Amino acid sequence: MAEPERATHQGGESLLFLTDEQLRQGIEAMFFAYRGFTADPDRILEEHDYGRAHHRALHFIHCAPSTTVKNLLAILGVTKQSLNRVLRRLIADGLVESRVGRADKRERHLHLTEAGRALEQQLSDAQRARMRKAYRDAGPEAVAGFRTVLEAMMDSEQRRQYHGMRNGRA
Amino acid sequence: MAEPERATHQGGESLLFLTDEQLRQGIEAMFFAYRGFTADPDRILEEHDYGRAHHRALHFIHCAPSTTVKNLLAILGVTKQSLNRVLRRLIADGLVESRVGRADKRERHLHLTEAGRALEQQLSDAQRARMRKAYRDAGPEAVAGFRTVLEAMMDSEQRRQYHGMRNGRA
DNA sequence: CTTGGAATGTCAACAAAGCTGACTTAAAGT
DNA sequence: ACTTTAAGTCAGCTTTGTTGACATTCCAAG
Repeated sequence: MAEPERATHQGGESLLFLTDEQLRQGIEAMFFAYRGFTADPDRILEEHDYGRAHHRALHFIHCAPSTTVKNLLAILGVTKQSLNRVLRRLIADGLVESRVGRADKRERHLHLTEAGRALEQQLSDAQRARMRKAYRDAGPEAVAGFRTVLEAMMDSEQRRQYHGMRNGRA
Repeated sequence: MAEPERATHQGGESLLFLTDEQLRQGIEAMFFAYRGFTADPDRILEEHDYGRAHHRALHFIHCAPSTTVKNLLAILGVTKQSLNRVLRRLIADGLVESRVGRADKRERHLHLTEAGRALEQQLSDAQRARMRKAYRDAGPEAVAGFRTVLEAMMDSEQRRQYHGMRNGRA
């Protein structure tokens, strides 16, 4: 039912024939899937008058507690001024706490408050629910392939951040 | 090397154990991959002082030539005021042509000009190059899985558009 | 110790691209 | 004749990106 590409010798990974049309399908699939991927959290965010930028900040502060602003900037790939606006609002609303660094007082270490953790949970529950459903519908082998292709699609710096996130210190 | 999830009985597709952490990894992979996915065209667009909105318009006009404005609105999921701003500029710059419908003169049918086709090619070449590399690195089975999961991640309306795009008339 | 530069973060102003609402024009449908 | 539909326009707002200017802090060279 899928039949998304053809190999000259099936399984041969270097002799893979990929027509422009097949690649275009992949591009559109990515476009539509990403829309689905963000749809559920977007609905929740709208109720609170937040945007995707706030979601991303909450997500990564949750995953790397006590991270600095500089660090977050590197992960999100935006300017610090842009991030600051989002952060200021989250702090004003009592979702994020900014603590002056002990070792280096220039740094601000970011933490979620109880309310912040609650919203982050709510958002990521919604997103995980869709992810879980997609994974279940697709099956384990498909998931493995999905992850492999996604990783190959990142560029090396992003891949570094992606792995750094999961293992070592932020 | 991947080991992205675990099944209680391997291969069993309804009894799939998915921890929050595993799903979070999927979410982040999607985030970083989408960034990679748009990075190359973004660079080209910047030179021409266009944004992603212009890219999307060019892409879908290319794929569904002679599509109407209404149709494009449905695909892109934005308001006509927003699309119109983008379209007006593309027409003024001579990349897109708007022809009054023959059967229904209220409709405007959109076509790429020679220059429009050229830029669309340039953009999609860049995006396809990354896609092709990711597909090659990952191998055919991974690609099949990738496509399966992406499709499962769309919601039904998007999936309908996605398939409608490829087969029937727009 | 002082001082000058680098690092970190904040504030102000601006641009792109989304949104809503109100309106016009032209063509179709009934 | 009246209503509906397709497209376009104008005005104004929001989110989220940008650059420029600035304050604070740290550190290392003199």
